Amino acid sequence: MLTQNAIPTGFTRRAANNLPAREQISDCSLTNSINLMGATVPYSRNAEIFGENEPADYVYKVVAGAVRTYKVLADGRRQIRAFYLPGDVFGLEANDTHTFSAEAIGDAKILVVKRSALMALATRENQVACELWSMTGQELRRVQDHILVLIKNAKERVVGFLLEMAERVPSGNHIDLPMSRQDIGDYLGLTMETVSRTLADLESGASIELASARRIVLHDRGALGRLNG
Amino acid sequence: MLTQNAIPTGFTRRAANNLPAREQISDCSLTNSINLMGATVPYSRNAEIFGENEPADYVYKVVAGAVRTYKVLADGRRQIRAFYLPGDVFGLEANDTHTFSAEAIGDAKILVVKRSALMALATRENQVACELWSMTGQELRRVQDHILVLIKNAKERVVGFLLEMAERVPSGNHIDLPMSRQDIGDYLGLTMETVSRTLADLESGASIELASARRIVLHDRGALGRLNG
DNA sequence: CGTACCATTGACGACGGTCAAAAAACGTGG
DNA sequence: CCACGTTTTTTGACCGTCGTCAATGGTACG
Repeated sequence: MLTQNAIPTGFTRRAANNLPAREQISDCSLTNSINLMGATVPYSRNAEIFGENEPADYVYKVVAGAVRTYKVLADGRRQIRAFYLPGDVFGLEANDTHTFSAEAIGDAKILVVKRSALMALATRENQVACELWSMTGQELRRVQDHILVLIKNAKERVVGFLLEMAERVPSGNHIDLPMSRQDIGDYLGLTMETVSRTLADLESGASIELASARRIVLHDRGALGRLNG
Repeated sequence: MLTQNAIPTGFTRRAANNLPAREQISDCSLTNSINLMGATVPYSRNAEIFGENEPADYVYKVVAGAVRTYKVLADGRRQIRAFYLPGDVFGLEANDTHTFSAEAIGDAKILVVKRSALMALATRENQVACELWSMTGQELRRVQDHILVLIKNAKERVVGFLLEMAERVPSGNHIDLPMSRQDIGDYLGLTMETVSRTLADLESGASIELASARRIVLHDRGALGRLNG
């Protein structure tokens, strides 16, 4: 859980200097701006990217690998908020402080952008301000959908998770999960034992096949969809 | 669940005409703008304010009464997303469509503002755009806190709810709940029987007192805080 | 005063958590 | 490439919490 990768010395200045002048920006979309303004930083497995209550000085975009954001309750229970995959932006806060922590799940490459640079751009470009808002709105929807998951039973939760992952990483009929059973459990509000048992149950029902622990083949999406409540 | 109050004829035009010229706005805060630009509409008990998937043409602010926003799952289960009390703004979407439905819990008065007017104002006033974003950010935090509640046990959920309500309506040591046990259950992901039993349990532990079904006196906030996990 | 609606209480069972152990997968170094 | 230790996953047995179904009690409102 400790920070294994610090932001490289001089990164801050470099990122600020990379801020393009207005006329350099051909497409003013937020995604493009982030790509232009950022520096790619490698994080190793389980490295902390930022912690809860830290100032939200940077915005992040997954280049390679996967990231989990989470909160830890007083008694040690961990609630995973979201998994971010390549192309996803995370750590963007409407206020100045992070409301959760973020870690690399496996080794990962993360594009890091100074938030102040984005904000400055948003002040000049209405389009960017609008996209920042929209992005927070997207995040809001994701979290709201997540709430829906948490009122379902174990089977529905696991199926919902599988379908969500299948949609986010369209790689034919199988999913390669970057995260452990424990991670999935903490995301779904279940124990890892229940996740494991539910997957075994789905396999015995011929809906899926556990090719390996981390590779799941979806055999019957229709049946899965029906199980999804 | 049917709409018992339609938005009065001519409301749309009136709201648009109320849009003040830039120099008329003394304090450009969003709250102020909403108050100036809106029209107050009465809704009766259980009246639908807007429905899921409807276009989000208006933004709402509770003047009197209380509002619940919710989703209904395919099998009829209802998930209440939030309760809104006087002063709270709801129905603000970053995108164009409502992601849930909203109903008045009891008779209520709601300030209704055209979203397009707000958006136009935001385009001219950076401050307003920033506040719109910040408001969605607030909502995001509320929903994230709600997720934390849903991984706790029944007692912790009910206690959390009581403390949240006590904080939002600071009226000494008691809470007057506008909503039914069923509403609370659907908000906490519990049945109304479990809510009722948990409240009875807390009362027998002398932490609270059920003065009436809807009025709850908090006797020992320290003990409640400890129960909150 | 009667009729809904809402809240409470009880009995019982299922689902998922807990604890423990075995099995499988993974990485490392010989 | 194999042997070994570690981590992850699976499986089993048992139990507690909360949901379900049903009956009773309370409250508000016409």
